[in-house]
Amino acid sequence: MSKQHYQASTYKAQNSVGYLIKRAHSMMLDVLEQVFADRGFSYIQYVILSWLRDGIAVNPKDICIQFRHDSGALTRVIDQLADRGLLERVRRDRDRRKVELQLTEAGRETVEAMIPLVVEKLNLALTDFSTEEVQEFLRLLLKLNTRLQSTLDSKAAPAPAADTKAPAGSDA
Amino acid sequence: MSKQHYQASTYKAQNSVGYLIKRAHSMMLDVLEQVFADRGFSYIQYVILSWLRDGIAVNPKDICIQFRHDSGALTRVIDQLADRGLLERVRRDRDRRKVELQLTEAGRETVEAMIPLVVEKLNLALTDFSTEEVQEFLRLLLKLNTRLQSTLDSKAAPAPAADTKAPAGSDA
DNA sequence: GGATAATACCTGCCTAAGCAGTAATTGTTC
DNA sequence: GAACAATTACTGCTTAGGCAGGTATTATCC
Repeated sequence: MSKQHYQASTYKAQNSVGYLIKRAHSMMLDVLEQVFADRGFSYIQYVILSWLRDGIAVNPKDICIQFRHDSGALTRVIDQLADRGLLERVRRDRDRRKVELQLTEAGRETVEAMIPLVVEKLNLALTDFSTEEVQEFLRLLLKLNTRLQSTLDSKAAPAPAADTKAPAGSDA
Repeated sequence: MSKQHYQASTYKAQNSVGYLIKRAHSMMLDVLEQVFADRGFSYIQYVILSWLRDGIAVNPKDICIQFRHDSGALTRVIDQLADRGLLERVRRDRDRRKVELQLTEAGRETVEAMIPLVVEKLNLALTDFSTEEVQEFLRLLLKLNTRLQSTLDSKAAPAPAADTKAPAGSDA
């Protein structure tokens, strides 16, 4: 049973979290892409490189899931980065379906050079924020994401064939 | 001079506001599109209809700016909605360049029917949030958006040829 | 008031994401 | 261990957004 933060009778599109986040996302992208465009990179390309740097992701699959990017599209982006000599595909014997991505030296240098610029943009976006506000903002974003993730996971699940009838009202 | 919320030396991609917002946006879209898909609508189509309902936007231009959607792409989406008889283009004599969009009766009914479902999804996403958390979250999102908007506006400006170098502080 | 700039919308083209289907490898079950 | 299912990555096709240019209308400036 979800709280009635919004009500159909008083709902206005401009106050929707959905809208506010969409707008934030769009503008944040514009701001960050100023950093990448000059160097001939897109946001997704930077993300891949920086995630490899941080060791967050190693396989294309990881990036697909965490960044919610299309698998097919990702293959092509990885191709581009590989063509430019910024990373390499390695197939491990352990599980030969998986591809392990490794930054080359050039790739590492490229990311490292961009990170300070990205950090600068992020700080610029948060200029007016106090330390506490940033903390709280990140906490709430994470909370929302966790919730959304579990919502989507349960939707994707193979339907709860059990007696608890898939309720039309209270969506699973 | 922006605060150093992030530092290049300790920056990790997974803590970036940019990433968290991108992810939130992506998942929120997935959740909402479950509502629209069945009825043959996309998010942008719903947005147009709901904004016309609320009177937020009247001209395509308004929607372009507020929703940060491409002008060319928007024309085609409006075409689709017009073809389906959900809205009409009206040219006013006052300024014959502008197009005024008007919901038809069918259009209004369509939006009204979808709004409760959207509201439900939004509430679901915010289930774990207290009223205060939602308030704070919306406030922070708005604050970020305002800041990003002014950053982009000043970047887009024709370069401050004058001595007073583009005032980063006071946004337009 | 006539030339020039600016605005609003539309059109064509290109790129990239979304989707479905395929191949190769691994896991599972009897 | 052989058949079947699941996983991982890739490929082709479609669709829609981003971008540049075009047209009609209005605003500006001398």
